[in-house]
Amino acid sequence: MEYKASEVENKWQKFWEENESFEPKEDYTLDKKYILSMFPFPSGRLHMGHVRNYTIGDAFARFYRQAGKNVLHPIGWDSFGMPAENAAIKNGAHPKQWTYDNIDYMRSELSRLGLSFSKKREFATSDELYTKFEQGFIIDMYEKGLMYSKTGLLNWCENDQTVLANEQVVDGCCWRCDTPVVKKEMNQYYFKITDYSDELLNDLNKLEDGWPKQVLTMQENWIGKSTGLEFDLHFDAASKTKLNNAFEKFDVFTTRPDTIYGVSYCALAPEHDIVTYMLENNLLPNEVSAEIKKMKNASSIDRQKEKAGVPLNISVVHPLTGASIPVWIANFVLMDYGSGAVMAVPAHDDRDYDFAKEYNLPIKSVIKPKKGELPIDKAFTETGILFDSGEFDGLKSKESQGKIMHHFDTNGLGKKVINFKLKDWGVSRQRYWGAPLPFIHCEDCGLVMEKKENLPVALPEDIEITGEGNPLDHHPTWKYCKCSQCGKDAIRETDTMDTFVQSSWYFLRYTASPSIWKEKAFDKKELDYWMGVDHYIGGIEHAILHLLYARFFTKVMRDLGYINTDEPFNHLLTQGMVLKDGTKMSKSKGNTVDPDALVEKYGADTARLFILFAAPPTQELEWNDSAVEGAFKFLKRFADRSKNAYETEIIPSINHGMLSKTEKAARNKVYEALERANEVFAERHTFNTLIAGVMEAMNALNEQDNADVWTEGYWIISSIIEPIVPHLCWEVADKLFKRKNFSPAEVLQEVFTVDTLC
RNA sequence: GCGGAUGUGGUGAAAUUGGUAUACACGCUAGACUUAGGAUCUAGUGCCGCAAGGCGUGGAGGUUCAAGUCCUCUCAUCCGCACCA
Repeated sequence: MEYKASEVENKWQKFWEENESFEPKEDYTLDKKYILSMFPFPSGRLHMGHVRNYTIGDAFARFYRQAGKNVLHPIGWDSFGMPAENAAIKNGAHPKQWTYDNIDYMRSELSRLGLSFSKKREFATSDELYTKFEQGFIIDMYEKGLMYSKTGLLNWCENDQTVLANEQVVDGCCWRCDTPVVKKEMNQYYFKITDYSDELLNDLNKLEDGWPKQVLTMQENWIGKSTGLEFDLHFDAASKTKLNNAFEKFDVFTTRPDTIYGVSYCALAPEHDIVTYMLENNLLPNEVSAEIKKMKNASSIDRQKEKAGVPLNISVVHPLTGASIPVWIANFVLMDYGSGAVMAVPAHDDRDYDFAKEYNLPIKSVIKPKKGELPIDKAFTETGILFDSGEFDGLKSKESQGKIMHHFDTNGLGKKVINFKLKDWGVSRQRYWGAPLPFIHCEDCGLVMEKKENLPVALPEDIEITGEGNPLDHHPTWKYCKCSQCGKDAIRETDTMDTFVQSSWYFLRYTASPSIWKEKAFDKKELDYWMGVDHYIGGIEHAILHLLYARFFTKVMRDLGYINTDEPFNHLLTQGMVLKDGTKMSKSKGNTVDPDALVEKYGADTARLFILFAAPPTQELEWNDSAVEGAFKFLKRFADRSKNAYETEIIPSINHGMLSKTEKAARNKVYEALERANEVFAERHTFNTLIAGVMEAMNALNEQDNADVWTEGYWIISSIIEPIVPHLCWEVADKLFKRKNFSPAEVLQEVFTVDTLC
């Protein structure tokens, strides 16, 4: 058989399309598999990262289909977002037009790769039907107290003209455009993700078997739970007077209560209420005020460069010793963690030590190592034995912590508390191409929800996009509406939602059979059947953002009564990047390989084969043009040697004992490949070794000329690499076996017995 | 600084539980066929050495009959977090 890739691929793509071969069955008694690759943003064209992502997912989907499972393998478009607006600003294209044109083009690209998606379940998150249900959830969440608005200092990107969530600030810069993020005070809507801090952390345990450890660790660190002592520090009389008796005290948090006798100063964040009060009431010398203002205005990167602070010339009383402790302002104290104030123990904390050295503050050691001496020129930050610590002398750090916290508690001085680094998720964006928040501002009723029957609150299409300000706010009529409660004139909220909201529930929407799409977002029975996603495949860059938000949303949906699932993704496979010349492929570096050109030249099967053969999926993949060529040659050979097999609709039965040595060796390799394929799909996911096994089998078959052995070999091989090389395998298997071989073959142990006679 | 990962031929990589290190492929060398070959096929290809032989999984130790795999230390690279009190 001569190998004409485009002919074979067109033929079978047409066949699959006409036969709707990849639609899941709506029979919920069958064994299911839900295979999902992260859906793409419709940027215009596919890149190699997409090809890798969808090839991996497709391999799983096709494997499980052969294994008789009912497979849900959907695709859609994460289609809201700023690039659409940026294109509008740059080229004058309407964001909607730009987006849906891109989707049409990229859909055809995906189809040419032979990916076995359910076509009927495809949607874009910018579809009004999707927005409608999403806005419904927002209303539910608001009513359940899981959403609120507040004014605060927010991360603002000047370039994108919008706020960013904490997770979207990378190294002090915007995650999308790398512009340094500045702080801006504005009103913002938040999801109360912190209500789920503990559950999001604890449920990571449930994912231990299915998720990469690295991702679990990253999420754990991001949630950042720490347990410690919170207590008040009271001002002395003179300080209270100085503060016009406006403040009595402030509270601090420490995870090292065992070091409390070593406190020699304490420090407030420059943004702390007491500092603000002192500034506003001119209680500080001019040069000190100036210094504080400078600290507050410094970028987060500058602020980290070196420790700086100023004394406030006020003091608090040590809660245990009664000693007087000076209060400073320090640039390293974070306002948004704990209470924005810390007790400083320079002898046992690196930061406090550096600061004390800088400003000549006293350093008092109270913990000594179990063995050896205290270091002379740095802080001793490990645990040890307490000394100069009153009644707690001689105790080990660990046991003293409990006792000290208990002492604070019973004497009403403070209490044990748990702090999280995780912050609430700010979701308002001051942009056009996003899902509008379904909120209305009424002069009489305040903030009210749009009525559910009026959803969706859709975007206006006659819009002017200039890059200046929020286009919805500038629209002549859109924001004027009636209050949903009292009917009076009111104003719509013009902020749209973070696009991560849409990707937080799209995998739930896919479970809905298209027949119910218009009535509801999804159906509980269908969710129960399909969720969780058995294999979720995507880039490691989503380790925190998307994967944390999606977990949060799943728990919220559960608590709103929509579903019974705790965790959305049973198994997560994080694919490695596609590199060329040692660096990530990118347009700016000019080292991209265009998937279309690759498919044009060699066909989709070659592209798929190479991409799975070159490296295990979790590792980086270095592009190599001649190795692509090699993959193509293998397929040509595979097509050509199929002439050695004969047509049959049952697997040949072979008397193994009667075979020659090379014939036995060939069968041995074939069945080894079969065993390995089963293992690879079930556990190891190292498709490169599966392919190597198939190549070995081909090489071994080539060493002999028994037609039965060849036929058996093709029966098995064309079935096990069908998930990877689908078009050619369907062609070969159709010609030879009427595709009767597309179901798992039995592993015959006899072929593995070592033949001692020859 | 903290956390995680990775180090194997010229290259991408394999070795699943400690059991023949380098499977499979790329590249390279030689040959066959050919008007020609960037097609196809055959043979070879870890390093040193004419050979016998020796040496080889970042480095140094250790456990073991046996170590790429386990333990200790160390070096390098990559990734994530980064003043979280």
